[in-house]
Amino acid sequence: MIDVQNLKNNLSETIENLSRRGFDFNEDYWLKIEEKRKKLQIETEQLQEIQNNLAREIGKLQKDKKDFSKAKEEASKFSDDLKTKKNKLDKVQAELKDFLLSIPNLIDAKVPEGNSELDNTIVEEIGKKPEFSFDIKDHQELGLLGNGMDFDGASKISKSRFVVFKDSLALLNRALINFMLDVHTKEHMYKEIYVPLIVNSDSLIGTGQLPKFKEDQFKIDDNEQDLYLIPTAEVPVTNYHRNEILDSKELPITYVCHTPCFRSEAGSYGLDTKGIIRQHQFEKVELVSFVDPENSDEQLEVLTSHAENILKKLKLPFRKVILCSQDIGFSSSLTYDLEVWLPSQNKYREISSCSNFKDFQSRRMKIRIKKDKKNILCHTLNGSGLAVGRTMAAILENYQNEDGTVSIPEVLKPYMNNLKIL
RNA sequence: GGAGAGGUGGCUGAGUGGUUGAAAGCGCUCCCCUGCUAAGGGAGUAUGUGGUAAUCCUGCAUCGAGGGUUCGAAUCCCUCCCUCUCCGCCA
Repeated sequence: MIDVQNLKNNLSETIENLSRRGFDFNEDYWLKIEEKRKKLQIETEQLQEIQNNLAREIGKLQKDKKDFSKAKEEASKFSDDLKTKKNKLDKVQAELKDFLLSIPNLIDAKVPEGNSELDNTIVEEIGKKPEFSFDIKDHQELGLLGNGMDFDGASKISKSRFVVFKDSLALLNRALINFMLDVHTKEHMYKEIYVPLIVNSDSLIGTGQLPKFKEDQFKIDDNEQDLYLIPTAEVPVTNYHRNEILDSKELPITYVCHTPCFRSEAGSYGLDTKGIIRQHQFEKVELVSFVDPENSDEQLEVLTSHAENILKKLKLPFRKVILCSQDIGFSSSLTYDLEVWLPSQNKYREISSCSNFKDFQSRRMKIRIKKDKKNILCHTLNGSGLAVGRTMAAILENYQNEDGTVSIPEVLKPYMNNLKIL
């Protein structure tokens, strides 16, 4: 949620900033409802004060065994009035909250102007793209060839956009997860954490998936339970500290968490229908940090470098981009995407998204820091380190051999029973 | 899933309708005293939000969550959530 105080004080700047990401801030509505809220709130609280005073008076009179019927009569008069006012206020406040919750984060000054991924700023390209002297295959062909991927089997037991991994690909999946967790815990000193994969709506509101992106979530359809499958570990891990006041001495808090992620991918049925690039379920290793607001800019660089490090160790060619104003996510203020080279597509494809949310999420979640005896909102960040399915696809394609086999990246061999080839 | 007990401030823990936002203790902060790794004395110490530019002042809200009764609810009633104990089931 954006800072309401700031919204009031710097209305035109805020509107301008939001318009850069294509968000049309309804100024008339805002001014009207805010004025309404203010008026109602003042009136309601004044009535409440009168009533509280009367109630206190009655208490005293009764204690002194004096007649309090007159005060009681007066208080009764207020009671109804107060109730209707309060109801009105509740409604307006709920409406206002809805409005505020659907406003995206303000974007950082570094975010480039643009309306699609074509306008993202390319920061750097790292690693050498492989050159092939033969006709290359895409990762799906390679997976099917080795009999390690089964899409038909997956759709039989579930539905489309799921996959079954077998043998060496099942092993590769597990190897990648362990490799990534090891690097982040041992070299980057993240605390490993394991969390529920089913979360309540408060958690999804906290990180920004709700109320606006309900159709992207898998909801548990069981006795109208208020539960959803997680779209990313970001949700449970960030919400782990919801409603808490963190000790500034503990910061930065950095977690690494492996989970499956579930996305309904509503409205993307034409996209990436081949292979494992876009599935309803995929594995991801996620990095999440909680930092002092002063350090979040720096922390984004650090966190992104940790994700990059995995790609470097795997010797996968990639590039780093800054998402432009209309490609950046709802809750983020600044996002670096890491895009891995996919030879079959002759394109770089997103494999990690590292974002600084500043105080947008922590305001929703009330995550604060005790600093100089005051409570301030902390800053939250996260990034994939990395998306495992896409990493697997990238390895298959970049490490493929002419005979359809796939070499195994050096760093993974210890995790692959020292196999050299898939 | 069934039966019972319970959810109060950073922690422990009082409080069953009326100045209780909440005793007391611990912890923490500041000050005083004390020539020493101790003890004592004093003061302060929840969060959110409104009026405000405001850390001053002041209003309102918050005792698991949401409703209800009442002039008035931490206290009474209803629903839900969570924790603990026992039983059932189970990886």
